[in-house]
Amino acid sequence: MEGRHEYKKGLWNSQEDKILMEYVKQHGVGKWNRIAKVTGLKRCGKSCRMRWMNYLSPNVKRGDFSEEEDDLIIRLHNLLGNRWSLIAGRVPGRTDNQVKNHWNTHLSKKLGVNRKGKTKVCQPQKPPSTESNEIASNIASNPFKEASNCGQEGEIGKSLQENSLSREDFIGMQEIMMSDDDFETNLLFANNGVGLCYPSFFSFQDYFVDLDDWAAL
DNA sequence: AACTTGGGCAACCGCGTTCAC
DNA sequence: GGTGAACGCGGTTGCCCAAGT
Repeated sequence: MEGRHEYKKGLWNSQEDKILMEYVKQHGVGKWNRIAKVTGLKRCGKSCRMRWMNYLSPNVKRGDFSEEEDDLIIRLHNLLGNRWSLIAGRVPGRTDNQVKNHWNTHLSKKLGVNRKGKTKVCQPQKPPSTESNEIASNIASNPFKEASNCGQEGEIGKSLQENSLSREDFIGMQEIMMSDDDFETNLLFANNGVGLCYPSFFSFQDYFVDLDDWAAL
């Protein structure tokens, strides 16, 4: 559909912004591909959506990131990796694009993180093994039953402590993951409700922490 | 003053998922 | 259930501008 049109690319000008804002004011967000037809704006739907979501929306906060925001992003990135939309969802007023750019240009340097590197919660790490694949398979088939058997007790608690994460952060993490449809691939809970298993995003490396022990940290 | 370089960020692209028919 | 359109996400690109030479 969009291939039939001559859509403009590159930076938006104030006139285009005005047209888009007027459209959203009248029709609300969504139906982005109708904008070109309705307004004559020579922008594809994806470009309109991106411009609104990342710049024009009144919910978008402009300006520098605060220390608190930096701290929150660093913690969330430790927990979630490059899942920018999930992270941005926990940083009021910031978009996934803003968070991603801020991480890549400021925070990764500040922390000495290789851009290509994948941040993981737990150290030390072990290479994937047949055993861990088996665990992964078991978790996938019955996460709540198998999670309590899957890891190295205390490692995640140690790691969270090293990352200056509090028990409240952990509870927050639980909330984040529970609200994410595929949470079970990232964070799993033992069936007794007091344990945690964390298979990393990139290879199954499994850790377990007893929350009662951790509470004493 | 002219040119080069590098950082920052807006925007694009490709792909996976969801939705409507 | 199949298909195409729309949407959403994360990686990448490329433009702009300030700092350095």
